[in-house]
Amino acid sequence: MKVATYNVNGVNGRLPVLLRWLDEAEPDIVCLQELKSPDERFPIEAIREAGYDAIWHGQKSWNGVAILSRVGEIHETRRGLPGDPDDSHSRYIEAAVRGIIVGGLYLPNGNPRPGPKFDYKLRWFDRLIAHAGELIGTGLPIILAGDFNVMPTERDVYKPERWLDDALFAPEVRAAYFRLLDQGWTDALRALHPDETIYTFWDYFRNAYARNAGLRIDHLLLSPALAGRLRSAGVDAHVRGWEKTSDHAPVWIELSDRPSRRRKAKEPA
DNA sequence: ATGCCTAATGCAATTAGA
Repeated sequence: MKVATYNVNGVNGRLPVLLRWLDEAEPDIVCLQELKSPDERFPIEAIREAGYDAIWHGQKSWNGVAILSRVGEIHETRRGLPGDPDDSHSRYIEAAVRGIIVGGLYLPNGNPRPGPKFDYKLRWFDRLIAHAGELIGTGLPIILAGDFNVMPTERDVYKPERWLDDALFAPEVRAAYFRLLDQGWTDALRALHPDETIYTFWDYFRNAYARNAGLRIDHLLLSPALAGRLRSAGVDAHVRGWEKTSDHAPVWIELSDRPSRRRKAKEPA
């Protein structure tokens, strides 16, 4: 099974690119971020025609997350993170699909730092860590996928020294990311490619894609019950070179089939 | 420190992105 995450940066403006990529990559489950669309303008008909069912949590102009599936019913388990009833941003949606819990997230950018937006990012991260702790405690197979707006290490940014004061690379944000991982999550891309330069975002500015001046900020995290099923992982970086494309590229993993339940040995009579 | 580019809103210029 192939599971992907893609920050589309406007699901309506990006619809031709999204459909082209779905057709080419054939992912089974997809988490989308930055829909930038109110719920009633989500392009569900075009997505159904492409063979996918979907659930989504939109919002006018900003944010917005969705989960697509072509392999089975999407049983929504949550929209919005617990811990702050006043949080109006659409940044989290969660569902059970084919026996896997999929949490699709769009973590706040947090710039400028310091400031209220950075404080919001840290608070949102704390709420994510709390919820992720509850999830991983169930022992279920779980994927947390999305735009985390964090480069975890120096390897994940083309010029680390220029990003030290940025909300995407600040020490307290990276520390939060590793507090999350320390619960037992596997960073799928890094686990399979420990030494590679891997980017998932290239700024529209300064010809960043052509210079490969990128960042790795879109991640797929696997709970222990799933980590053993990880077979391959990658970034569809070429999509970033398409016309009218997002500033992010799709990121994906392949999971082996659910391990068949071990047959109980016959008890001696 | 700011612009560089892009989307959404809504029709100019602002906000936000990262």
